[in-house]
Amino acid sequence: MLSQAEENYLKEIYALGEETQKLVSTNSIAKKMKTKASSATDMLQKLANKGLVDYTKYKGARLSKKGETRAMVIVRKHRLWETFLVDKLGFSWDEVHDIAEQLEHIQSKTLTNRLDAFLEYPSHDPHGHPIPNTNGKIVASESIILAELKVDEEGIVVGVKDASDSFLKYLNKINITIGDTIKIVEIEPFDNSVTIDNNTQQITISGNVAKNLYIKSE
Amino acid sequence: MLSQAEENYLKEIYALGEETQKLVSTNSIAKKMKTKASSATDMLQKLANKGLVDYTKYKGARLSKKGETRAMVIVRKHRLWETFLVDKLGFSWDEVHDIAEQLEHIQSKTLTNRLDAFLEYPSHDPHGHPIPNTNGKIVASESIILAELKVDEEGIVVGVKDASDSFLKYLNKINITIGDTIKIVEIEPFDNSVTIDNNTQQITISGNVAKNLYIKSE
DNA sequence: AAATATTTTTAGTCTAATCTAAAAAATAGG
DNA sequence: CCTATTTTTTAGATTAGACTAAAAATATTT
Repeated sequence: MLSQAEENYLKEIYALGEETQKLVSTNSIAKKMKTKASSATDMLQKLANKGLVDYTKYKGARLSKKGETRAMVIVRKHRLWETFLVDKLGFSWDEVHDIAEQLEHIQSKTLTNRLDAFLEYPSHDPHGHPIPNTNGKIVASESIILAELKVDEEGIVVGVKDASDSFLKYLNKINITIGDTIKIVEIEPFDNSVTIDNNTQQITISGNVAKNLYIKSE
Repeated sequence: MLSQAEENYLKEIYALGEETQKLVSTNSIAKKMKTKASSATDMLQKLANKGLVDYTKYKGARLSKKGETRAMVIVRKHRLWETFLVDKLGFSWDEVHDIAEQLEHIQSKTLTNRLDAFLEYPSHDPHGHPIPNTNGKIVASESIILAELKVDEEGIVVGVKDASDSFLKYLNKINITIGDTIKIVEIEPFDNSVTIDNNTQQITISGNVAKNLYIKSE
């Protein structure tokens, strides 16, 4: 059985590797874990010994097959619990992360699967992130980012790429949430900011924000 | 914040002190925690330094006011989660203890209270144990033990004193569960075994079993 | 009450996960 | 391409929680 620390490292290595598919650096892991590079090195060596990561000194690490399986279980649990907190207990999507960070370490396969059933097998968590199935597989999603839409095109907000507290709070403030239908009114070539219409209002968001919103075409 | 180990000790000291109201011995704590007496001593000293237990060398320990408050929060969480697991996820009462042992350490007052609301403020967990309220108070229960009933008296099973796995499995086997109405048919003076009738069957249980069943008069 | 047995504490070790400081390797700039 | 900077690793220390072995206190027997 893995310790919570080991599980957290696996999860972060997964998250960092997801984007680039490349080796993850010791420093980037240390930063994510809010610890020192030396501590990250120690942990990488331990995880490598257990066969959970492929690690080359001074080069970086990536999850092994075995490590990825473990990571996906944790991601699955995290996202199921977030769904539970929002759908059943009435939390809002910007309140659930820290609690799910704790709940994701509860050990019980039966519990995870019964929770999944209780939630009626959700495919995405409250942030629009896909929930891996029992086998740790993520069903491919056909979403794109808002920044890829052109003027007059429409889509439905299905998720956020950046689920940080500050970003979610910002979305709450400007009244954008999952399920909103959004139409592109104007794109400012100078800074890539986008003016959108979500039926109730017309607002301008920065290019950066547009890159962090997942959209599905209607 | 307390570590999980500290929380577990507090909970066990509470459980051991509940019965007798007296000082709890180092050895009995060690046994409950499945550790060595020396480890228990270490922890008692630490908890005493934090003002969570009153501890006298070679004498034993009891929870301080502060320690009891903390213990009750943990007991409350444990029993709420057990209720969730049985009522919402369909576990049976003999399957939930180990999972609740993990869930009881999740830190979030809001979560605990929302869970309580979601479960519609249950007064007792699936084993019939009372659930402390937000202030850590247990609402007095008027139940007695089955062994105190006389021949021909009736009552409803409302809980078990011993919630051990083996006892719960035994009750399942002989088809006794919470809510059953039970009538005393005969008491054998020789060994205090009791023959009972729960409408569907007549069975004989040992005096020890009779001492571990809580009964409410109709 | 002395001798024996049991319980509890102390002293010293161990492991996991962290840290600081210093050494080693990799990268970047002139 | 060689020096400066950054990144990464190693070495050694620390803390929480557990352990063993031995010492100290308490309980039990005779």
